[in-house]
Amino acid sequence: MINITLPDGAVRQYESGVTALDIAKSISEGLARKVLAAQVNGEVWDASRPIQQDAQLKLLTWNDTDGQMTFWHSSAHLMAEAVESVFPGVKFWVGPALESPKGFYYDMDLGDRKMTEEDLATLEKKMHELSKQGNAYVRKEMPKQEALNYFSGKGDEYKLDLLANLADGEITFYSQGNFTDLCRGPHIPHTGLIKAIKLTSIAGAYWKGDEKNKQLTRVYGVSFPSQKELDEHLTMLEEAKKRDHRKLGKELGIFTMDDDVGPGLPLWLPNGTVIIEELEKLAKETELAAGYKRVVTPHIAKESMYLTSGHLPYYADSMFPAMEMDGEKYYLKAMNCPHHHKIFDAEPKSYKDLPLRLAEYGTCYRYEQSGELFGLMRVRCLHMNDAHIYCTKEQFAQEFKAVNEMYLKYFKIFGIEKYVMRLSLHDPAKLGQKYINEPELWLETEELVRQVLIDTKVPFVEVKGEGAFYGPKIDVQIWSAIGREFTLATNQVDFAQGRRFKLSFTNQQNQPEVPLIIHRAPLGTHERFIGFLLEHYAGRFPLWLAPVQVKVLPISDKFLPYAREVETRLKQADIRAEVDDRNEKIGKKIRDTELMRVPYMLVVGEKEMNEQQVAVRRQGKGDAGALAVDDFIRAAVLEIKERKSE
RNA sequence: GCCGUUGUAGCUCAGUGGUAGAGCACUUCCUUGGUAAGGAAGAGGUCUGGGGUUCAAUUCCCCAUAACGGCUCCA
Repeated sequence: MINITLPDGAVRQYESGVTALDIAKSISEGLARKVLAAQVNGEVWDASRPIQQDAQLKLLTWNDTDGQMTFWHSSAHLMAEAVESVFPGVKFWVGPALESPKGFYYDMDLGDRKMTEEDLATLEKKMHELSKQGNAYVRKEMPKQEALNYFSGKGDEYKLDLLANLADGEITFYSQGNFTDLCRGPHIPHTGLIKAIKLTSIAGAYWKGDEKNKQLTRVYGVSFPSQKELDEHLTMLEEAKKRDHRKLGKELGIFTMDDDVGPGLPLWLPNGTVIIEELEKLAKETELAAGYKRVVTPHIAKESMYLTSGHLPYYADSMFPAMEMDGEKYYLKAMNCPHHHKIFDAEPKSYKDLPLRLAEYGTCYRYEQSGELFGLMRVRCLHMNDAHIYCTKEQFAQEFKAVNEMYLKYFKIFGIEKYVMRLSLHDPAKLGQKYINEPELWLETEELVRQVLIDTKVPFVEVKGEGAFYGPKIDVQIWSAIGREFTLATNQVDFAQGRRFKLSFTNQQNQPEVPLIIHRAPLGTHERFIGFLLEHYAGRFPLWLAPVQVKVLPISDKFLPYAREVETRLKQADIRAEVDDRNEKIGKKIRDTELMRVPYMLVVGEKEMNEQQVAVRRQGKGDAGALAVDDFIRAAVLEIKERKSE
């Protein structure tokens, strides 16, 4: 007999070799039907795998992330079985479960054949058939040699490649129905649990994620224990689509793209420009208070400067090609730093001038590959909340900390609660190619940054091979309301460019010394940040950011003069106000204004005119009662000034 | 850049081998209406661009281009 400890601390005795499924059955049949997998001593196992010794056991169902992941992984196998029956001879690579977006995929080599959208329906049908058979997922351990023989017999170079990295004794196979695959597992008990299936898309994916390799066919899907859950999932996806910044950006008149202007080059419409200007106002206030100085620089520069900076050759792939002028090559700037360095260098500097903080909302142009462009999130023309801090080694920690604090201040204003700072390091294997070849400086600076992060108690993770070409950086990862993750901003340490530009200041010992440089852009770029905000607020911007803050809605034309009078008073208080002077009924005016997400609607009719009042309506919240015009203005002005998020 | 899908009115989308349709938006008129769509009439399209097949192409084929879903790459 062995002792099984359940999560509530209860200890039960079973015969050795008992399975999690048996244990579930001994508790209740209903539970047994729901069990997908089991956590045995912290490790996720098949629910049907025999347990030989005393163990801590947690039964995993759909309510557990690991249960869902197991479910989707098994669904990938089920899909593979269906694919094999429709495309005999197909070779499979890997088929993992995905947490975000939910579901699974399987990468496969179809040879000369092509899979189309119509095939997905066929495959779904096949999967349902196989699911109804309720075939068990059967685990089998296999010696390496036997596995090698099996796959070389099949001529399956993909699985042989996987086997090459596995040691004898850790090789397992899983079978269900007519399908057998090399797989670590675990799997759910049987295919019958997979009741609702949706194959979502076909895409190309490079083998092992390397663009030099062959492109495999990847099929994405998602599955659930019941149709109801699938429907809910699909509804959620529909909701997410409504918050997509590309859709909202069009509906709210924020930005547009035009084929004649070019891909990745957004045109900012009047409404979007208001938001840009409010963000810049915030940045200017914040930066001036933090001792920054503002500068303005040209959008282009000569080749020689980018040779000095190292952008050429390290960053050449991301720059627009050169323009020839008077026998010189000029480049559009992809970053503002070189220009700022030249400003630092314009006059001799003493340690008394440091730290020097130069800020600019700089316009940069980057040649992003066509397939990478994505709404406002990835563009070719961007406006960066950029600044460079030139400081001594002694000042570095304090300056770096102050930058982190600025991030936190912004996060608070915008209500950004979920974020991670990612310390991005160099990859020693790519020194001299992707990274400036200064191995010791890399290590030294990386340690410096790590230490500051630890000291300032900011939560962070480390990633190799993500650094800038001139130094380590901290990428700030955030998640939009619809679950899209992206890098909002970076905060970089630069030990290379100071020397490359021969920047120096005179230290207290009257000796020249190279300053350390911090690159920082807490608000990232207007493009990405406003794209984020659109999704974050679902287009319902807080009052201070709203393109139109107040819309005055006269009940009928008779009250237009009074509406104009209210508008004038609002504008005198620097409130962005408009009158809806269309010949429409009040219900229509309210509907259209609601859809444009204007924060306040002021309905004015006979009663309001006589009382010098406005009937206030808050977007999304309905009628809020009448107020004297002055009282409304006072409250609105305060809400704007404090940049309240409601 | 690579794989796949798509491109029809300002927007969202039907549709057809015989040179096009709806709803919303727009214009004009009627209506002056109290918290999410009042009514009528009208105007609006080189069916993404180029080439091919055909008596005839928006429709079929090829190329280009852009967007979208991924891969790779990045703020």
